[in-house]
Amino acid sequence: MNKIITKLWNKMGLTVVNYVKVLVLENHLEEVNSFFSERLNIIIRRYCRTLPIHVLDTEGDDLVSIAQLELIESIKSWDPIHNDEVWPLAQMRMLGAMRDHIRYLSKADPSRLYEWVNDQASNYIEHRTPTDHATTFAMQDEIKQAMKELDDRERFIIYAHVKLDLTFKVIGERINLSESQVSRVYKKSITKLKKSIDANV
DNA sequence: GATAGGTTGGGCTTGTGGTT
DNA sequence: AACCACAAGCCCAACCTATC
Repeated sequence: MNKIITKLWNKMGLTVVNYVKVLVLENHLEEVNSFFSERLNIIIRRYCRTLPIHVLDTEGDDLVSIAQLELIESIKSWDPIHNDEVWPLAQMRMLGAMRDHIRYLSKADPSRLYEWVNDQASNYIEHRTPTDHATTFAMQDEIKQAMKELDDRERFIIYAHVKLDLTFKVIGERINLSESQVSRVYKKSITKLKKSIDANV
């Protein structure tokens, strides 16, 4: 009897486990994030210590999102039958992803370099005009406050699309939604943000 | 009935290869 | 180099279904 169960498990085990992983990620993403959040923050902080402050200023938030995304991807690709812990794999992948991002920004993509030059130019102009600088800070604060009114999924979609430049299709694949649904959630979230900002003006 | 989500198809943009 | 045609990808709206 035991032999049959073992044989069956060897054949079906990974499929069952993967199914459970998908269920957990679909229904308990917040709990998963909060379970790993402390260790995740330690990894991010440790990596951020190796970066110059001006890079942290512009890319700090991106690195957090990238690490979170990579954690989810690690859980998806983790084989719990042969590895007890997902964390060593996740840790390795998160560090790799953050390094890749910085490497990508620094030399890989000319278009991002162009964006970066533009951003720096804007920063410079803002720096030279104190009133605009204050307005920018106020606006950033308003957006941050408004973002707090969105749920985790909405925040993630906006962040992934606007800041990380991911397409709705890619975002959908990562959170198990269709491209269209991501588009709808994105649009709805933007409307919510606008309303929230308008209400506070 | 309201809401969330999937499918499908159309409009638009961008990339690519061929032709002049 | 400039132009054109086509393909592919992206986003969105309309419609439909499932769930509460």
